[in-house]
Amino acid sequence: MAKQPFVHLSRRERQIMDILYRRGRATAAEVREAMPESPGYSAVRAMLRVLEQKGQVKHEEKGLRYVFLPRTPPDQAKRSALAHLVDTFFNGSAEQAVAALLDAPAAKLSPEELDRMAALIENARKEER
Amino acid sequence: MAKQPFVHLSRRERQIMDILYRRGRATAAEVREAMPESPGYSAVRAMLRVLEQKGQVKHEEKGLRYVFLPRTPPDQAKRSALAHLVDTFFNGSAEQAVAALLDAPAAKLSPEELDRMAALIENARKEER
DNA sequence: AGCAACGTGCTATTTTTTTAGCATAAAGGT
DNA sequence: ACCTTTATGCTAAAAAAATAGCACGTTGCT
Repeated sequence: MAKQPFVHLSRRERQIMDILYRRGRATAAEVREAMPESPGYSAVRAMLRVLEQKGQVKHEEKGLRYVFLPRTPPDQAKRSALAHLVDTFFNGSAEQAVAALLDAPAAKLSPEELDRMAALIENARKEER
Repeated sequence: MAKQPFVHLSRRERQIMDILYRRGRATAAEVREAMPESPGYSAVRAMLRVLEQKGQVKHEEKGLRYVFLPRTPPDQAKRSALAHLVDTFFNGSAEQAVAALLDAPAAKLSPEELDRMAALIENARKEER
């Protein structure tokens, strides 16, 4: 798998990508609304154009309007973001990351979620052998 | 706790912060080396100066040299980064994030780590009631 | 048909980021 | 003492990012 030369997005570009990953897809107007300190409409469109040109984003034509979406599939993006975060903040340790995840105040984990997590680990343990 | 108005760092600034979080502390020269497509030395110093001015970074004088370190404590930074990532890529679900963490190819989790994780969850489950 | 509302494409301009360069000071070797 | 090395501080310039504005096209009233 050819690793792309790691694009370094600008501040605004990153904001846009985050929004697109969060929502899956969005029109320029929706992106604009979701942006912190929303810039003007054409500013957003200009940036979407650049992102598209950089290969980060693609658009589909829904009727006449454009709907934008990330070009790298969510699954891959997730992994990549997670890996980067674990590397940056948790010294590469997934365990520590899980620990932080568990006692995050905002996590509000339901018992069911905890059960499922336990099952996930059980599973990983089996794979191990 | 007053939530800071969320600073939006530029591309290079974020790279620097990532490095500082990864290493804990570093001199300008060390930061420079660690940066992708390392810029010139004075460029790095200039950015560190700006970051310091923005309150993101502080420095200590080790002998004559400066050692730079993030101003927001690692623990808080971790949580915040994690929360943002979970929100952006996992629809706010810590469970999904854990799942992704577990089957990341690069995770290479040892049985011991898995054990400890299971314990963590056990623990969280107890807290719940 | 004419007009308003809303979308796109593109360009020019402003602002921010990023960079290099020079002046100066301390430390250490010779 | 003097030179070299390695810092820092600051400023100015180059490059990139962010924004606004205009021209134009489609849709859907009225």
